[in-house]
Amino acid sequence: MVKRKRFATIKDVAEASGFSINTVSRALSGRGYVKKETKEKILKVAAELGYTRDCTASALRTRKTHLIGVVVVDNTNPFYAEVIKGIELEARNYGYTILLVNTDRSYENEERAINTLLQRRVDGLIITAVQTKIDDIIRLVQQGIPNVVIGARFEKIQTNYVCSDDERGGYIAMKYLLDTGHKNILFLNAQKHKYASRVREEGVRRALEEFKSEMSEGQINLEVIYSNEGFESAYETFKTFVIRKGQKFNYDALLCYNDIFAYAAIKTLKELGFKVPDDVSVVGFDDISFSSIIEPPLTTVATDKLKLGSEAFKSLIKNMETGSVSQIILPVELKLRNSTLNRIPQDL
Amino acid sequence: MVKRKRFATIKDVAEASGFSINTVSRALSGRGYVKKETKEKILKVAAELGYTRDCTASALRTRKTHLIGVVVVDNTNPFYAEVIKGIELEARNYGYTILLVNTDRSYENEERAINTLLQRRVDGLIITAVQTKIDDIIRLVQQGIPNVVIGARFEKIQTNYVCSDDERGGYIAMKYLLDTGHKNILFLNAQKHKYASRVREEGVRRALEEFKSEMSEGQINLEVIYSNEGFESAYETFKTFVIRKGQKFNYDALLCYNDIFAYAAIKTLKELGFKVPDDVSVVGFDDISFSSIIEPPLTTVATDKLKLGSEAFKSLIKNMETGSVSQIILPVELKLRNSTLNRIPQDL
DNA sequence: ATGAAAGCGCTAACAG
DNA sequence: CTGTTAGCGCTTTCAT
Repeated sequence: MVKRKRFATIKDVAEASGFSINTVSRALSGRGYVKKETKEKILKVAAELGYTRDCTASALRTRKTHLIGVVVVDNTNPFYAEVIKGIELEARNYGYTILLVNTDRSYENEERAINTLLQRRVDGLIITAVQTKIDDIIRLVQQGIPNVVIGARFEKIQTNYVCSDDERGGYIAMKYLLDTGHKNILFLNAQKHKYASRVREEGVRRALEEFKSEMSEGQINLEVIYSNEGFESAYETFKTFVIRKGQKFNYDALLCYNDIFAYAAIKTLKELGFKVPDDVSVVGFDDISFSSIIEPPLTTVATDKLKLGSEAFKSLIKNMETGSVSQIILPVELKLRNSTLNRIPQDL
Repeated sequence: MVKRKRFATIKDVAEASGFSINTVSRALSGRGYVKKETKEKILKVAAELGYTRDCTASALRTRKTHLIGVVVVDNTNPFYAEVIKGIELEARNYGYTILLVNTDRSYENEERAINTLLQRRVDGLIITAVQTKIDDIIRLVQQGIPNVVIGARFEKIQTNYVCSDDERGGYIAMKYLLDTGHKNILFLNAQKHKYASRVREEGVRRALEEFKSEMSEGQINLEVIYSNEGFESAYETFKTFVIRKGQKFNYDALLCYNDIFAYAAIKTLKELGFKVPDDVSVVGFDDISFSSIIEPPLTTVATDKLKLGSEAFKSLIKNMETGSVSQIILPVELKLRNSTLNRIPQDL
């Protein structure tokens, strides 16, 4: 066993420089009065000894670790990956470091993760909840542990949250499809227990009602099916649905819960001989980075994922410092690309 | 400012249960002898008080934080994202938590990241180095801080590393192209200072030499161009190259440094009217998850990224425990999909 | 402007 | 099997 030579301590610096432990502490931390020359000398000695401050010790004393816990479903999911990046960057700017834990969509893992992070005395937590059971988050709030939830809001409890404007996202996506002449629309949504799923559907239905009320004649159809998350699930669900429909699959547009769902659907459609967008227009949600690269480039409701992360961090800091609770809803924007088609006859 | 009520300490548990601090410590940590009933009682009281062990305190005492630092270029890159996932999962199994820091390819950030993590007294570090300057890693080794480098090995210094068999990867990709009748091959590589870039090219050239020596007649062409990393850079570099070549762009195969480069190249090719794989076969490297989804599905040299991560963690643990240094090279495998074509005339 | 001393919560010797 | 004591490295009064 290679023994790593212990780091020099503040005490070593004190002895080597001839000053007291306390003076050294002040010189190094920048808090309190130290004569300029003394400070310089101390810094010099510290550098020579390769002094590296011990955060565990100061954390014990000050009760601030400058650590924040980030709990996500899966850091590999491009959406979460970007959110994490946003959090990490902002945290780094503020002198915080992030502890990352994946839950793989398991509530038990989420609970365990939060527990571990509390034992590590993180100053706060940012969570993208699994969202079926939220007892763990409720407990967190009761304990007064600063936390921010990303992508969901709960009715039962008042929490800090940051999410994108899902209702509006659903609305603009649907409105666009209607405005471009689509009549028979299928919504491949995520399971209803997800907050974003419910809210996006609300937006979709609002657009439909609005359009219908302004419509003089004709008929619009909307059907909604629900899938578990992940590419594989969406692929299976959708493929099964299309095959079961057989000849009766006559939708001219497919609205998807997110881009991953859209990829899965496009793959299915191609396999079954449908052309996108000629036969079916496809709209996604999130605008993850591959959506502009795939073929055809995906029309999608874009959310600013980096900002979701950085805003979550800032909200957390504010909550830690002032105890204020904030609800932040970020705007969404429809990116028009080539997976959709204007079906209104143009008479040019 | 909401004050969060302090966590109960071991001392609180001691007082409430009537045992000494030490006995409580042993009961809770499981180390040392405690009578069964005492232990049960202590655990019960601890639970009632909502006791949550303070890792910062025990870390200070034991000099083990059970924290490991993970330094990556960009957690958003699907390759690193999977590696991180592998590390995190394995770490979690071993009772470790990961501190994640991005460097955005900046050496200064990398240095700063390592420093921050050392201050936080991580038990070890896993690094995917920026790889131009490695002074920071050399220093780490000199200081005897356990660390593992992923994806590169350095000549100057003996480190723990885990990487995929890049030489063989280059070799099998090139061999496959040659065996399927490609004559005019372009290699879109990353800059030479990257370890993987150099080694993959070595493999490519070895396959070429081997093929040439067995060839009776005819001519094979290989040209290599170099691009900075990232989709945008690769896209620019490649597009510029193709346009400059103009009519003389007559390659029948394109070998790419990684899948991202391949996506960029495919996008360019499509835009300029080339058909993949009819006009040009394209091979990638890494097999990131989208490569099976995009159109056409990408033929690529697959590496096990999760395993890269989990092996890195296990190597780190071993290094921490025994001081042993290990070099691990993981196998690669060519995934044949539809971005390549067999150009040998078949006489069936 | 600097120093002495106490203590954060826990663990590790050592006694009993 | 259990208790006493010291101390990890740092910050924070409170003196000087």
